[in-house]
Amino acid sequence: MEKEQSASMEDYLEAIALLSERNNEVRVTEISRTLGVKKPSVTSALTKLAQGGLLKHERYGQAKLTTKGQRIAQDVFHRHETLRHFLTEILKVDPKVATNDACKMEHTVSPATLEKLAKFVEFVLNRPQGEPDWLKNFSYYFENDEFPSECVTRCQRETSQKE
Amino acid sequence: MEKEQSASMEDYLEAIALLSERNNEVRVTEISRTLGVKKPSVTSALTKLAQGGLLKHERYGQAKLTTKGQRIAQDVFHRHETLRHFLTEILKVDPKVATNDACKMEHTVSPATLEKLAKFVEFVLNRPQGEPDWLKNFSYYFENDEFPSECVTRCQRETSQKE
DNA sequence: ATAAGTTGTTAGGCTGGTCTAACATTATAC
DNA sequence: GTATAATGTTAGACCAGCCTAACAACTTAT
Repeated sequence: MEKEQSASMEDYLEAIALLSERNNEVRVTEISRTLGVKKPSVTSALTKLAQGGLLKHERYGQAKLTTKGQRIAQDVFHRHETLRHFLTEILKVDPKVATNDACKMEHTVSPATLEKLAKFVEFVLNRPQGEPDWLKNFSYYFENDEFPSECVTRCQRETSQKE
Repeated sequence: MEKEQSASMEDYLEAIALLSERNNEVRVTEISRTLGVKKPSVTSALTKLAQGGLLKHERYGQAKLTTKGQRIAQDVFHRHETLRHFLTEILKVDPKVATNDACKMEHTVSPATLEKLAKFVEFVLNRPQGEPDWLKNFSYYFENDEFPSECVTRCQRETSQKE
């Protein structure tokens, strides 16, 4: 029974949640700056979200998420963070790029995939032995396009096909 | 100097490339079926893509990608496959879900992330020792929310915090 | 070779999300 | 307390991408 939100509306909700967390004052201008859209766009988005029961917005006044709105914003943010975390911690993608990508992918990733992703990060980083060696080897592999030497010498037969 | 394509246009290009590969005949009706849009939408998309120099399309006739169009379609498909591959082979996401997610994420993933992703799959699956054990452990972890017993017994101290 | 069916196009409408220009309201400064 | 600046809203345009309804062109069967 959950009204699906568009990518754009999800962005507004997320931004509002973020701003209200650290400013406690959510102003049109700030949302506008945050999302890189003009103020009239914000006003119309707020109106729409208010109609959907996701926030309260009094003319010339503040915007405040309802419980429902907050829940959705949380959810979006959770997707964002899961993706970002995976990208930075596992793939070692540049933080800025990762944040950027997360911002876009957060709107399209399915719940099933997201869950797997979250568990995967958890699995890799929180296991009893700590961050596994192979993850460090990945960075080497990425740079040099071959497995690090300890790894190669152990299984020379299979890898030495380039000589 | 590369004209950025919208997600929608990328989908058209990808579908056309796919169809022309196995049918050698690309008809409006088929594109329509493939993408789940009505025929007039296809016609207008074709017109637009033709104007952009990405395909040739004669009235009531065939659509054929230009070299440029083919290159873009290839690129989209490559993104799609990289994502799908990662989702199915590493995360063990259900194939249908994976394909679906890939279809949407392919339009938003950055080149940097995509490269990392591709290399990661390659790194994990093509290493000299073959598919690593930890990947099997991940499935177990996902199902049971704890590390498999061989793993736990080795480092009991850290994990037994739930008793 | 013409009628029937299939395929493709045109015309025009709708929606979501953006923008600019102009106006309204609130806040600040003096 | 009024002028000025900052902030927010309204009105209206635009664009992409989809749709339906109606029409046009091709294909096929007889």
